Amino acid sequence: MALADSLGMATLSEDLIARGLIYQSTDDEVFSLLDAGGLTCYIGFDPTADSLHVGSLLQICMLRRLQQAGNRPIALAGGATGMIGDPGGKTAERSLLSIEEIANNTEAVATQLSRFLDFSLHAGTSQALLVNNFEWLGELNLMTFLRDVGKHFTVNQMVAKESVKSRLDRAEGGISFTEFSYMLLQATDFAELYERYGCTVQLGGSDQWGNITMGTDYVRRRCGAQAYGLTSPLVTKSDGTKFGKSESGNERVWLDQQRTSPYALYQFFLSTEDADVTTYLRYFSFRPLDEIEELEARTQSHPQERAAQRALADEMIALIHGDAEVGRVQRASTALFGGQVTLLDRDVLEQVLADVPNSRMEIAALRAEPLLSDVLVQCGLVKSKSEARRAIEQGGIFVNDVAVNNNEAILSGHDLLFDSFVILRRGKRAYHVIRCT
RNA sequence: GGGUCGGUGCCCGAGUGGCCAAAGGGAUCUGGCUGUAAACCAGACGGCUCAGCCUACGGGGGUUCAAAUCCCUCCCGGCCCA
Repeated sequence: MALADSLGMATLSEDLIARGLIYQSTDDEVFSLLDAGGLTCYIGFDPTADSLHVGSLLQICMLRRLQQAGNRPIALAGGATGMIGDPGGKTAERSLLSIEEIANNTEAVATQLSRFLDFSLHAGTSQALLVNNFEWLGELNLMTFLRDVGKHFTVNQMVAKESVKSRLDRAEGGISFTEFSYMLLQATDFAELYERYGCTVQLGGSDQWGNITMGTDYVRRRCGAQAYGLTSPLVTKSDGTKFGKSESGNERVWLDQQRTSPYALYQFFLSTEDADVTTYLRYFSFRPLDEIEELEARTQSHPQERAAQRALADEMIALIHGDAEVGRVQRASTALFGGQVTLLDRDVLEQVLADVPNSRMEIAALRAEPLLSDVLVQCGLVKSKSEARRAIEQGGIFVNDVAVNNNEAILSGHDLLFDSFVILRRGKRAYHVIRCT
């Protein structure tokens, strides 16, 4: 932006590049256009679930950054493409979701996106838009599609795309015609968005490169306009495992607090490895780069403080769940990891309870002295009694911070803290609080 | 449609009548060391009323004292031919 220039600040593109957010672009002139502001850019999100997960966070942040620099972001909900399934990045054909599920998911995802972008009139020309491609793809007639869209593409170029080639080369699985068609639908989206909103830039993860270039080509052919594609790197972890899975349970980490509690999300970011944390700060944080560099230096000199991890976790909770949640999850985390849980006062425990997995139990049930192993299964800390037995034998189960080493151990009124709580823990950080009433 | 190869625990993958809850690897879990890190070391890793029993090697049926292993049939996938 010209204003930024005159103030000696980094331009949008300089910032994006310095953060490592740019993987490739169809034409570098897009950078100066973005810096000047006023471009309309889009990213598509397929509603495969009723919530986005941290895997989409980078793209969401991209739109936010573009908007902050004076461009207009369009979040495209793939109400139609989600019905087909993107073949990219997958090894096997995916099962189709029902129409109702898609509609449901699309709505949920749309609501979620609205928290990250400014959809209000105050945003002026950069007011964010949310559109659903079902609007134009849903009713698209097959003959029209084959004549008007299909004619612009050769199967030769489609087959050459990495997303398709990898599936063709596989010994098993193959690719259905349905998924094969996906890229044409995505290209259609781009052209539609150009015609409707003058959208000239599509962004996405680097796995979207093939789809995006199909789109820019198609916009040129169908609309005679110059369109650009820009990809960001895929978020990876230094140990080679997939970003976005919780440590325990190997479950996805969601942005919806019903699916992943703010506490769990906070723990997810807080436990980022040193080797990854500075990369993530650059990717996800909206702090200025010099602050991030300070945190990097801090990680180098005093890694045990985990200043970078804390900053990252705080900011992400504020961004995703709001400022009010930050204090809560911080308190819960310090309480549980800060030392002896049994020394906490009652108020703190009450607060912790709200943010940590918990369940209720009749006080009478506790007085009946249930087997600890049964309670562990009930509250989901272990999957089966065998697992409970094993965990106990291995010294991995703690009641109010004290390791239990007897399979036959029972819970009783003596285990209550403040006459109301029993704190169960598996391993180092899987907590479950039982509240007795 | 024909031929052929294959379908084993969360994944990959050995096993080809008993010694098989099934080698090995990965993932995961727990303990240790640490910084709620990584790496590393150790153990665990189908279920249960746990020195035993039950359920499992694509589904169903059969042969046998005994089947993941042999036979029949069905389903699914790869490859080749049409």
